[in-house]
Amino acid sequence: MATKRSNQIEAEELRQSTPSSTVLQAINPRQPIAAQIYERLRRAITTLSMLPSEALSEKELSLQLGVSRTPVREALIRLADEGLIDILPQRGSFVAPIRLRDVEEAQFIRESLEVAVSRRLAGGCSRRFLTEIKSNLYDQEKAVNTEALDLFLDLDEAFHRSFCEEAGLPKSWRVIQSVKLQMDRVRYLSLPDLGHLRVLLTQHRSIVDAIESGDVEKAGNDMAAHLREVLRTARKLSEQRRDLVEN
Amino acid sequence: MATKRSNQIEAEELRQSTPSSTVLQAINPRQPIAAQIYERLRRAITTLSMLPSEALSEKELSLQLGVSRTPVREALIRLADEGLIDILPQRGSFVAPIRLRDVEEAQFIRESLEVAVSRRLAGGCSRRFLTEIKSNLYDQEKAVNTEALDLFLDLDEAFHRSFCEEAGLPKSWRVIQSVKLQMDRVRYLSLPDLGHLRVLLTQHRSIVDAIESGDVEKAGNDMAAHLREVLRTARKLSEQRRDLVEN
DNA sequence: ATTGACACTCTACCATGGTAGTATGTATTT
DNA sequence: AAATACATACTACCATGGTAGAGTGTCAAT
Repeated sequence: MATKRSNQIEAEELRQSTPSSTVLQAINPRQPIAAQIYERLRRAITTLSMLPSEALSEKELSLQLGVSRTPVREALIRLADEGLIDILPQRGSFVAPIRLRDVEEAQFIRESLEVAVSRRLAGGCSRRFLTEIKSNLYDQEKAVNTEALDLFLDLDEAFHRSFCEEAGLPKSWRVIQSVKLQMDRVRYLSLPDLGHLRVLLTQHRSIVDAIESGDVEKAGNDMAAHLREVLRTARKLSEQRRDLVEN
Repeated sequence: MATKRSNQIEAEELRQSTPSSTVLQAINPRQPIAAQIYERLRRAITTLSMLPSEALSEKELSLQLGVSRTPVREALIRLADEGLIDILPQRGSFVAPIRLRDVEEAQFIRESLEVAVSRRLAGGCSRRFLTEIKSNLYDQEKAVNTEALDLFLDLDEAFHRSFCEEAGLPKSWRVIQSVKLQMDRVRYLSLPDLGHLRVLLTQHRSIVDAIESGDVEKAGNDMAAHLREVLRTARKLSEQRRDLVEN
């Protein structure tokens, strides 16, 4: 039976002979392999560096990454759970199309949860939270001004995550993050619009203001309006990019 | 290498020599094994036939069920994702305690989503749906009158699921079902209270009435009140049963 | 009696070989 | 030429063996 080492050497050779992609980078054998693979594939799919209907085979991925098929398989199962890939038994696994239906439902779930979270925070939150969230807003402005798109997206994610953290709702964030993936793919289709980013930043500020002033209704309404922005662009894109967006 | 057949025979012998439990029943090798095991363990945990801190070992389960460790492992991973078990690497997997924190957050997520679903249905739903849901209510009444507890729980689940189906929100139901597991365990601690079931049935009727009359506010409020019932009993129980409920 | 090292046993994690089922291309029949 | 049976080449799924690390008990040293 081949050892881990020989397996890794094979993979090393393979890596040199094939064109590299974001997925193909050294795996750290010290920490859980399945989680690393999941993370990497998730990123590749949400950033559209892997496109819908592209095939992901257990065997090929395990060879390319220099690991066995077991952790690859576990990563694929998680991705399928989150609707990012479709596993067809005995046929293959494929990146799922961007289904307008799924994006709409993701938006529904996110809105339901984040509106409730915002209302809760408007009902009471810590000084510390308000300080930190304003610091984040400041960073967002810098990112917009320097046109640092990826940075803005990271700050946006941190913005929404910190809401759940402050409210003491970690599982809610996990749900949001999971359905958010469907919306992220749409974002990457339409990203380089700087004016759009300014709109988002304004909305973020409006939400924070409402929370700070304790206006429960406004906090919820502003968050709802904010989250509907993404859906609007998704609907627009579904007309233009029928090659990538389904329904 | 041992074949599937010899493995199954070993398990057959083992099954005769050990005390049976709800988990130990013949696996159907025709359909996905991992899913069957997940379903079975999930049921055992939510119905409290497996209690918190009880150990689940890949090896032991695979022997008892007559399958290999791989599908067992996959089932355990899913259960851990849903917070029903804790996997401690290189130490073991154990049924998670009923954490009041988790129950409260499950309630929060469920309320956020189901209130939004109810409001949407109150804004418009099909005649067919109203007919079916009333038929379900009638069956619920029969179940209460005959004190058929398990039947009532099944009808209750169908009641809530049909809301999501009518609204065209299948993923939302998956999320609800997933967090609902935490609340179901609490229910099984306190179930045999017939009066409580009558309260739930009345609440169900009130929600349906609000939806039928198109009263969006009332539909949402009634659903929220309904879902808070379970949490109330959970809080009560957490005082009495410190052996099973944490926090 | 207390503490330390160390062997032993247990676990989940990963590697890898085997199996059944699906799709596809290729002969063979009509 | 069109349709059908069939071989072939895939796939995901499952079985099983190996490995590193965490817990525990024992025995030696202090």
